[in-house]
Amino acid sequence: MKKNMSDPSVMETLQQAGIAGTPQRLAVLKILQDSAQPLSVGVIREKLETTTSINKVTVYRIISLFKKQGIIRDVLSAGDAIYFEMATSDHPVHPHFSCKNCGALNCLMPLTFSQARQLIDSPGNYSVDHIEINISGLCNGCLHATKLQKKPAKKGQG
Amino acid sequence: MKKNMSDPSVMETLQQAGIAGTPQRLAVLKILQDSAQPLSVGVIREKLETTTSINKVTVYRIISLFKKQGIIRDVLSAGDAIYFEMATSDHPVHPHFSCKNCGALNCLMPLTFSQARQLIDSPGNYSVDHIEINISGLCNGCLHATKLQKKPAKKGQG
DNA sequence: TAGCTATTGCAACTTAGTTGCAATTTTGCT
DNA sequence: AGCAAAATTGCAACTAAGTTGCAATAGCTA
Repeated sequence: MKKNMSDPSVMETLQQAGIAGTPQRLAVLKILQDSAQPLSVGVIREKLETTTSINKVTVYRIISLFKKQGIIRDVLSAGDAIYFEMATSDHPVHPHFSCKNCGALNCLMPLTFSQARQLIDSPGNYSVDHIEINISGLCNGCLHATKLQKKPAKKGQG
Repeated sequence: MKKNMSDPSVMETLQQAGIAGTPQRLAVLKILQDSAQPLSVGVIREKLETTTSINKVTVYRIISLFKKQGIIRDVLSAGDAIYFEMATSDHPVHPHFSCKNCGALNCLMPLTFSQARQLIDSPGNYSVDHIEINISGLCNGCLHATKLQKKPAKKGQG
């Protein structure tokens, strides 16, 4: 791969985050930026194959770099894969809707808790049967640890 | 395995759900019932190994049966595995806290959306940097489909 | 152009979860 | 009790997500 004459806004996003704009990074970022829904690595790779062929490992490394730099964020899923979406200022944190039948994961408008409750009782476009709230950050143990290093992660034990 | 002289309340839960109380099911349900946090299949299997040895496949099948019967529900995770908790009346839906460092997944008290917002700004036991809301059910397409059958699930495409 | 650093690709691996089928247990009937 | 049918479990083999170590390549600087 030689040239990278791509979307200037995509290039700017990378430069602002202080990371080099390689063709692979530009391609992955463009896919995420053009998507209305959060995407899994699998779907990103499918979309890449039609244009550029990038190794699986490289995609994972690009994704984790973007996450570290705060360009993208991950969205909780039903467990099959991790989904990612843009974390830029024009795309603030918002609720998501996941379909229990087809697995589609859609972005919803920001809503208050009472609005969310109403959604359960009077559905419109969606048939809602479950609202889930997950708050993340650092737990008490990790917060007060002298050095913050990843524990072996025996999950569900905290 | 021959006898199953176990926790009577665990047996009752199974009978109320209309499913047979085999030793394996009783063992798995007891672990979930005794846990203060949602558990992954991996952790459940670890806990089983100290008492009963049950095949991996059997554990997955028991879990999916419990889910289908509404005895347990799954909790969104950061993507590495699916977590499960009791869905009985004494354990209603509530928010969860997941630690980005050690991966611990804890149950939180039910809270309003404004209380959740406060958590972001003034942390106590937790350092909160992200609140995620996921609403699940059936999307528009699946809701109005004549027959409700699982699509190939190209996720993030709905 | 030489040499260093950052990035990518490749192969091999780990782990979660699934599938098909055989073995076993349980249940219902006589 | 005795036996057949149905339900449940175990086993082996597989798929797919995600990771790791290392070699190859691209890009920059002197």
